[in-house]
Amino acid sequence: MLDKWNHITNYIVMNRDYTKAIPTAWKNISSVFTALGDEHRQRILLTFEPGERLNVGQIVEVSTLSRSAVSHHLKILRVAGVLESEKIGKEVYFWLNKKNIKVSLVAVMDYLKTQ
Amino acid sequence: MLDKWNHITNYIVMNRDYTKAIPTAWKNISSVFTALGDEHRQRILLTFEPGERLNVGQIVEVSTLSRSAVSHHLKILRVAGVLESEKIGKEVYFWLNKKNIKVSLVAVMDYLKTQ
DNA sequence: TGAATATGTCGAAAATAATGGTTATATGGA
DNA sequence: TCCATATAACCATTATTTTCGACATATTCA
Repeated sequence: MLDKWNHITNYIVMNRDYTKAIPTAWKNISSVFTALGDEHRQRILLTFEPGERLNVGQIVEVSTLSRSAVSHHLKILRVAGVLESEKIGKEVYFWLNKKNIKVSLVAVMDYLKTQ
Repeated sequence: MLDKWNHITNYIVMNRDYTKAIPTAWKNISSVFTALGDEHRQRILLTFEPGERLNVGQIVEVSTLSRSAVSHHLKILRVAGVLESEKIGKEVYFWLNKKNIKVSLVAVMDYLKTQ
């Protein structure tokens, strides 16, 4: 496994720790890609109109999934940093975490530029 | 399911068919995100040095997975349009499909801009 | 306080994905 | 042609994810 990465050890010395730095960075953003890779979760994301905040009930209403399934996907999206949420009274409102999604996309963009 | 999308019907008239157009576009790119969301596949992608082409044997060598598992993931990456491949002699060489990855990332970027 | 509502969590079943061994196919060379 | 090598395809097993219903928690209101 490591032979292929030997050249990278030099990069460590040269302050380019690809073996650790980049995989760690990727690990942070990989959950974003996992989150975006599921069709149900895409549907949920596309439900949001510009600037809109939706509570769980509203999302369930437009979904074909059960409430607990929606709740499950919302959690994945929230933990991945794709959505943010805030509880107001009895309801929990969700909205797109645009900044964080962008960070992940840009990270891969930048990686592609070095390729 | 459709109530929430009623406002969108207007967009169809207004030439912005979100109910179909965007989900279809997303479907095309969703496989890219699914592909990038798996750690083994990320490892495979990170193995490529700038401009490098690797055959299956080389990728298996640096992987902890079996040959057939690697082959499976390479197929997912190829079908998703993340990798391209070409058979030269007995070997099949793979390389990053930078252009196509970028298309998917830009599509989501553009969607975020409207949000 | 008690009822109603909104949401989250748990546990088990169902669906899906990943894995590795084996087999099949294709290529190149003796 | 025959053999070795590289890779893909197939298949069965295992692991993970998704799903739903039931229960738990939190909040509001009467």
